[in-house]
Amino acid sequence: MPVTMRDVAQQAGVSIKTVSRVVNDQPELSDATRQRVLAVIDSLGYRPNILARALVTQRTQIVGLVVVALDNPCFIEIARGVQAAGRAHDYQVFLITGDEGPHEEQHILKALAAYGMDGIVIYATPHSDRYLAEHAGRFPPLVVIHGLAEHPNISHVRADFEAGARLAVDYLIGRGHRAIGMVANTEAAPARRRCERGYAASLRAHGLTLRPERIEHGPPRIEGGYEAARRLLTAHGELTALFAYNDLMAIGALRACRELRRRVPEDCAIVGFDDAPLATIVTPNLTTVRVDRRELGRQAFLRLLEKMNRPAAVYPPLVLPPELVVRESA
Amino acid sequence: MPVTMRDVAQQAGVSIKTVSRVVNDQPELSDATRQRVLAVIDSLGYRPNILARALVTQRTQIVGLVVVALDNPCFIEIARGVQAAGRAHDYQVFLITGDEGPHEEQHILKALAAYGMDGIVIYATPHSDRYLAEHAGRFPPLVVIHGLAEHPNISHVRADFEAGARLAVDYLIGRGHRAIGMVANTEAAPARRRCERGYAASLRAHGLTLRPERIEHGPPRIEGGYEAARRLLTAHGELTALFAYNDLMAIGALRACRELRRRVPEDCAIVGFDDAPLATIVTPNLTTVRVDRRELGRQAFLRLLEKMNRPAAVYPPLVLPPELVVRESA
DNA sequence: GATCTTCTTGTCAACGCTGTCAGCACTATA
DNA sequence: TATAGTGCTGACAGCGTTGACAAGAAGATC
Repeated sequence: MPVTMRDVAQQAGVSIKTVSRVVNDQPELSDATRQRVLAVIDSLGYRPNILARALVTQRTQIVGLVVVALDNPCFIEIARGVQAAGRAHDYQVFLITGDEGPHEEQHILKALAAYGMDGIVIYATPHSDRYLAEHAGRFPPLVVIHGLAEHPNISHVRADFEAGARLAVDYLIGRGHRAIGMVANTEAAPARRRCERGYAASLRAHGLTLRPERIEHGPPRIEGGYEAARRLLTAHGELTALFAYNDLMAIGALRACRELRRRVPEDCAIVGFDDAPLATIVTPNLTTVRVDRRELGRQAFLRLLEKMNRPAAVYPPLVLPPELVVRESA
Repeated sequence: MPVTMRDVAQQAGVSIKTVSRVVNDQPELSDATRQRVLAVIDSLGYRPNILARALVTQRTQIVGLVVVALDNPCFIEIARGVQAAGRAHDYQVFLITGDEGPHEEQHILKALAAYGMDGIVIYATPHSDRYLAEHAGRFPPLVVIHGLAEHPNISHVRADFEAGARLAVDYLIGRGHRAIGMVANTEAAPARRRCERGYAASLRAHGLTLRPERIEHGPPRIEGGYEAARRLLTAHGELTALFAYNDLMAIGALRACRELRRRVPEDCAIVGFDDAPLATIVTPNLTTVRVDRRELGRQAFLRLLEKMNRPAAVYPPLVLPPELVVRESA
């Protein structure tokens, strides 16, 4: 039994439509009635039923933000960025998580469509990429972060992983390192290729030859980084620096160095990627590549906003430049 | 121009109501028409408009989960628990974050009410506690996690901080420690009091006297823990163990010990609280108190579900027991 | 054959809100 | 005085769905 417009109208002695006008700040209204209605709204504690409004206007002013694997702390800043930008434009942003296997994304997306979301921002996974490439047409406008799927209904926003990797390796080379290994990611991820390309490009640009055996793969977590770094350092004693796919792997590499009694950064410099919160907690603090994640989220929302206003338009991917954060590990 | 029931009805040559019956799995229907309608639904890709349904049934099957400070990694498991339980009961759980000052919660809650959420789970903050104690009546059923606000419309779910603190200190005493300091939280938080009470209770239970000067406060983050531990250890050389308000503060204490050349756990044992993901990343690994956060989330949802079904009922707070996780730091 | 059941389907009015359009009371213009 | 504007307000339909109820067909019972 929440208060409805009818209640307000009755109490104020006006028609429902007049209350609607007051609520929506429409101009064609005398100041007297406006004040009267506002007073009643206030005293009754009326709040418009957004669902009912959405039913007639066909817009919910809600966008969904889908992040299946919320445990990556990097997502949180992105989510913040999206939420803040959304709120600034009178949209409510609802975050949806999941964790139940490969079809999770499909269910979530379908549910969001059924709830009438005006748009969706989704952090890409291999599954979502595959699914959306085919079915994006069934959904409201989409912005995919760090994704690949091509579809006219999808706009892309991503960090420039390739440039970031180049930045990191350029820096190491600039510090005099010549034998630089890479702690790479085994798992299918859009960033994976780009990151390795950047590593290779930097070496090439400085006249160094790419030795494939200096790239070791592992799952993109601490353990994976540890194993890969251990393999690299024991097999290739000449390496004086490591570039890691992400900060977690870099932390694993840090651990491997400690275990092999290689001082960081003296014997082996390490550069990570992401500037995860952890980067400043471990010792030595991690030198890493940062992307402004909040900005990434903000841009994702803005892109979505454009797309929602002009669904037919197709926008080129938005690529955010990364930046090197020099700390102690290199 | 999404597909509506009307489209399906037309295509299948039945009335809208019949389609509705099919969609809602109502029994009074011949198998023949059911199959026919289902086929059309499938071929047209029809999905029911949940907003329209909500408008007439007065239930959205959505619950909101409000976590203003999402950066605490502990929340993520809680969120997972809520989402999973929600989905298992045909509810959609939307997560809402914020970060813009003290009135944020009010706005979020009001917005959720306007969107017609059937219920709300909120992770308490001092602001939300103060606000809800007065205005909970204006909202759909609420479950507050780790909160205090008393109101018939609120159910409480929380971890037993007092028991957890006692567990930690009991353990230290059991290991022979007699001079145990506490790295406590300055900030107003419901857990704060309870945690300190547990610390005191354990000492008392073992015949040790509580020395207030052995409790140092700081903000509940790494820096705060570092500062507080540093003060404690320099002023009270006799301390052989520290109990910290949470894992972040414990990590700060770890750092203080390293700086003061106190070996952990030999010279100074440390116990944290939360079993944050970080606890196994730092060295030495943190001995800490764990609460099953996923279960906490699950219970929060279940409580909400009961409350949504019987809004008049009042339930006692649900208190989850903690458990000690012994690792390296104590 | 008339009546009652049972099964299946449809009609109609809502839910709370907004858009369209009409209507009223004025004032300004010719 | 007639005409056209202008400013404000309300009637009404409809958004996509469900619930209450009615109605038609088919079979069962007397």
